[in-house]
Amino acid sequence: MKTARLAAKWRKLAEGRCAEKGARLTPARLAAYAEMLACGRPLSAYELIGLLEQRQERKIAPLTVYRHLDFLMQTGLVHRLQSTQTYLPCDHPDHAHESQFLLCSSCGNVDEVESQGLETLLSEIADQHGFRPDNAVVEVKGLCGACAVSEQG
Amino acid sequence: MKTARLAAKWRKLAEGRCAEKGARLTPARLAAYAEMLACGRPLSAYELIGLLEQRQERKIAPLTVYRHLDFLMQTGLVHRLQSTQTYLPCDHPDHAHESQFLLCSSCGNVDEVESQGLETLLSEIADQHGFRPDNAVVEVKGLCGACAVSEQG
DNA sequence: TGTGGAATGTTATAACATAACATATTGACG
DNA sequence: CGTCAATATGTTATGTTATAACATTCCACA
Repeated sequence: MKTARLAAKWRKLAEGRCAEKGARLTPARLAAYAEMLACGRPLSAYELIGLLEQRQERKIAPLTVYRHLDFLMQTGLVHRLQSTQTYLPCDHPDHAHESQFLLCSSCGNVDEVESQGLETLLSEIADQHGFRPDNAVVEVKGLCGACAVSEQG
Repeated sequence: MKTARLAAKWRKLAEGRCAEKGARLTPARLAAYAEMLACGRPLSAYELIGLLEQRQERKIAPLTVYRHLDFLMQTGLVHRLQSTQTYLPCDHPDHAHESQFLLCSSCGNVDEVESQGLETLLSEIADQHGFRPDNAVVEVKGLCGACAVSEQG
């Protein structure tokens, strides 16, 4: 199977995270992950299917890719952006964490940030409402630095 | 057209918000809004279509309802929950605001909260990354008070 | 009362996601 | 090594969410 090249560093990290959980990082899963890393921007599931089909020169059923995505999300290697229904490799796959995202509506770039302060505050807010939080979706839309500059001048 | 009953208070608020913007709160739009208020929980667009069809005893095209939803969101009367792809009447339609949501994964109830502190913190985080925020999606999943109690005992 | 912009209707289709069931691969263990 | 059970993948079909393109109707205002 032809796969996108995957820097050894990322591969190691991915293998590590899977090993921790006794999860099997199969060639097909790795291929999907590699394709996402190679792409460098969030992909819709169907865009990913297209890329994989091109790479591997064969048809791939949507379900196949959705299963790979589910796996990669469970192992923490990939995030789903809820507001755009796209998928993005995690930027810090070396540790488990909650993430927040800054989505540039001009260039499409996404910045993954981790703010402990934000998580704490979210917990406090939940607590004030008698709510027991499990996980939080935080996706801020706006303009990244570069785009803000070029728009405004 | 048969429509769900809409408490005068809500109707006034809705009309007020539309008047502000020179937006026309037509019967069809009002009917969609009333149905959502009557329902009391987030609805998918297609659930809303079903309810409206039942109420009005005729077919309604998806596009029609999506247009109503777009309108209601633009006027601030309705929010979209990104993580569940559902729509919910705003709980504080008397003023423009950003909202955060607490979604109970057990009973499906959603609490809309406004935290100025959170918005400030999000701005600060964005700023640290040279990002100019426009709006933020904040959706916390977990258990509401009632469900947390009944699960745990 | 005519006219232009906003709203709605109609038909079709695109985009996102999962169900149900068959087959193949893997890895543990005798 | 063989076989069994569990996991992963393949195949086909379908369900769900959302929009495109274009025609028609409604309504405020001149």
